[in-house]
Amino acid sequence: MPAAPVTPATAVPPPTGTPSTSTGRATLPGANLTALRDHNAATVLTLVRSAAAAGATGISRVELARESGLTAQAISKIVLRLTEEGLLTETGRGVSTGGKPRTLLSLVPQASWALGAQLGRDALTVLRADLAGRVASVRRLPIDLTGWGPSRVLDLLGEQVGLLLADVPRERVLGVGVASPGPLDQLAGVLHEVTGAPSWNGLRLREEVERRLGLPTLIEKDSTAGVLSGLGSPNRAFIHLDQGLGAGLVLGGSVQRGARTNAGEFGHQMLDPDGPRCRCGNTGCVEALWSVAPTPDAAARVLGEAIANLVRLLDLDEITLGGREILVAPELYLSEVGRLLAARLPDPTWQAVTLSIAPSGADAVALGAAGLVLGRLFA
Amino acid sequence: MPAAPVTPATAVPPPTGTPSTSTGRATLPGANLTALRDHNAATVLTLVRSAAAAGATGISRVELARESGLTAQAISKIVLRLTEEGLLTETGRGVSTGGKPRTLLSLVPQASWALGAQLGRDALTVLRADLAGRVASVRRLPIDLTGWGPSRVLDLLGEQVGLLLADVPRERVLGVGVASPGPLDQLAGVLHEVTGAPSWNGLRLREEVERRLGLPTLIEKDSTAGVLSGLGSPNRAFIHLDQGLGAGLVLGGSVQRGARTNAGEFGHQMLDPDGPRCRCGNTGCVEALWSVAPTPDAAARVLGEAIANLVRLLDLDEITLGGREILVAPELYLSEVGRLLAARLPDPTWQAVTLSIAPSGADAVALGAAGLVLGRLFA
DNA sequence: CCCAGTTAAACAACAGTGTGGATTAAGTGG
DNA sequence: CCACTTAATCCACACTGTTGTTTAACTGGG
Repeated sequence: MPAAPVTPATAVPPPTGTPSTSTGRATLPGANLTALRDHNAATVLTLVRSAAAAGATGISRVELARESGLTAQAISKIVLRLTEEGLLTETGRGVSTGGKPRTLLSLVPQASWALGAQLGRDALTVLRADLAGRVASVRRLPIDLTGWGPSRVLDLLGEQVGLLLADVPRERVLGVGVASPGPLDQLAGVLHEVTGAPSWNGLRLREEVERRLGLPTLIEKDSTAGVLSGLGSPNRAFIHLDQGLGAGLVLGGSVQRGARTNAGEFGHQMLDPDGPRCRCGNTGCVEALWSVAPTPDAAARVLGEAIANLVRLLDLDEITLGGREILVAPELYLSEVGRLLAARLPDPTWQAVTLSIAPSGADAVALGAAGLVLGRLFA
Repeated sequence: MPAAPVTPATAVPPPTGTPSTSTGRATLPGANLTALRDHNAATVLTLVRSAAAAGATGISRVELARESGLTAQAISKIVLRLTEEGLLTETGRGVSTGGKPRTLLSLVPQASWALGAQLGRDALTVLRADLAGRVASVRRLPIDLTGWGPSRVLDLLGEQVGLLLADVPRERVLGVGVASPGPLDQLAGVLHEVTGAPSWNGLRLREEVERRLGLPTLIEKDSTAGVLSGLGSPNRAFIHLDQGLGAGLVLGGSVQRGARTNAGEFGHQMLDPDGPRCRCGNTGCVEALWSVAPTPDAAARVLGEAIANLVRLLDLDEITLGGREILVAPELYLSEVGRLLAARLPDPTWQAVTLSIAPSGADAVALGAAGLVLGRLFA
């Protein structure tokens, strides 16, 4: 059984594949002591953040040791370092179980800030988030992404960032994440053909923003950014309902971007061979079915069917709905999609799915872009 | 916009999720010096293996240093260690570029062995693979998985393993991987309801095999095992055509198993609202459409359509077809699926996909199960 | 009130990792 | 033959988490 031909005749890169980190920069696989230290510091910070997200007032060194697998002594040293850096602080004491009570530790949310921006088709959203992933300040302006072109929009972005950072020391800003519609090369930081916006075509967005703002910059697809707008299950998806339908995927605890950082084309799965023609050229795509649905209920059912496919394929346990279109009728989508999921995934023990609307609402994508930057600390 | 209800009313575990390693055992996130050393050793071994897979006669320390990001000195030490352990050996010299020529290193394939087994519905396949992932010896016997029940089948497995290990020192055997159909809890090593085989229901397969063979044991879904049968792109899928349709997924360089280690239900994506009823209870599943297709061509086209959905959703660049049904008409499937992929994914620069039949043929799943075990070394 | 018992956290000495600078090995080319 | 170049190792070192011990802080019985 010989290994056989290639579909569209194009060579694939050699299999020496260097995996990419969640920050989007290609990283070498070897690790030295510095990498070890940073990894463990990030592990500790992540555990502290998770505890806070779960509603605790803090987490003790003992729990950190148990959950990280490190020794108490190592945790002591790491916590000391992080405290001196201003990232952690003692916020209370646990109850004694017969001995010295545990000291509870928490993040200092204002120790650093991350900026997030969404370049939407008709709005620019820019926000500043703290270490806990909460929005400290948001600014939203109407724009015409396809009409205005990069220079004008990025001028505006720079201006808004300036306002958001007015009272923040520069050294406390981790960087800026920029979410954009359409396909892009996340690793290189270059936009591909943003649908209907030729002036953005091939723009080296990452470099350009980095140059203008003087801040470390990362770019991301809007749907992918959305999935980073909050913590959640290691196997979850963010369904982004905007002009098109996209999905941001976290699988096995990592953001998935695919071979050409273009994963998440959720809207272009074929769902009906007799369906309408889609703008992508094929027929019966979810996106096409959804956009021509006669009623909102019907649209929600199409979406539910597609989400059920996704959940079964990837064994997800958490789905978040977000994007402009969801905000029009959130309850309707919740109930209709929920009904369909329950019907298609009948077994509650293996197939339970938490379904919700993104709590950050219209800020979800921009907040996720900021979350991408925060990931540098919590990786 | 409140976070809203749950679909089937069931609680999800707290978000302190400990990610699982590719070996299937839950691992704590913290890393100590031993973990660092093992990680770098695995990194080196992986680079050596990749070089061999790419056709080179070996790889030099200089290249290892460059590709791992470690210093030449660190590579020297690591290579020395691995050589003393018998895993690496010097196999030649590179060409001089004006100075001392590089020494080329290679794996010693016979340094260790991994066993792989596939519990098929009508056949038991057991094989021994070397470190390079090549099959050294295979045994295949007809069985009746659903009729015979665990005890008789596992007796047979033990017997075959004994034969395969006749000339192999026990300490050179890394372990055994067992691939099984149907849903299972890969982390706990327990089978769920294998379709139509009640006697296997809830069996603690991993423990049982480990007890019988006295070898470290890992279990895996058959489709997922298939994707580990060879090296390949960090974003690839193995499509398993057996009684049902499954997919093994490697995304972002890691095997993906999903929240309940049940990912890959590729056969149950709804592709046609007017399609036939599926044994899963829903209608229009790929699997149902495929199995009632009037001609082999039509079956291949259904499959192609489903694969096109998969590729777009996850941005894959490599698809391998395997399983019993593919071996019936491999060329037909290759050409028909290839045609459909080319039609649905027209842009060769972003959407190129390598499509092939699993070179290991009928051994693919068992070889992948062995590959799961090898993963312990190459993590 | 005291004090043994218990648990948390830090202190001190240590083993082992990769790093940096210098040295040796093994080629090329004039 | 020798200067030059590149590969690989030797040696001293900084820094990581670990182990064993000590101190801090609280509980509870007499």
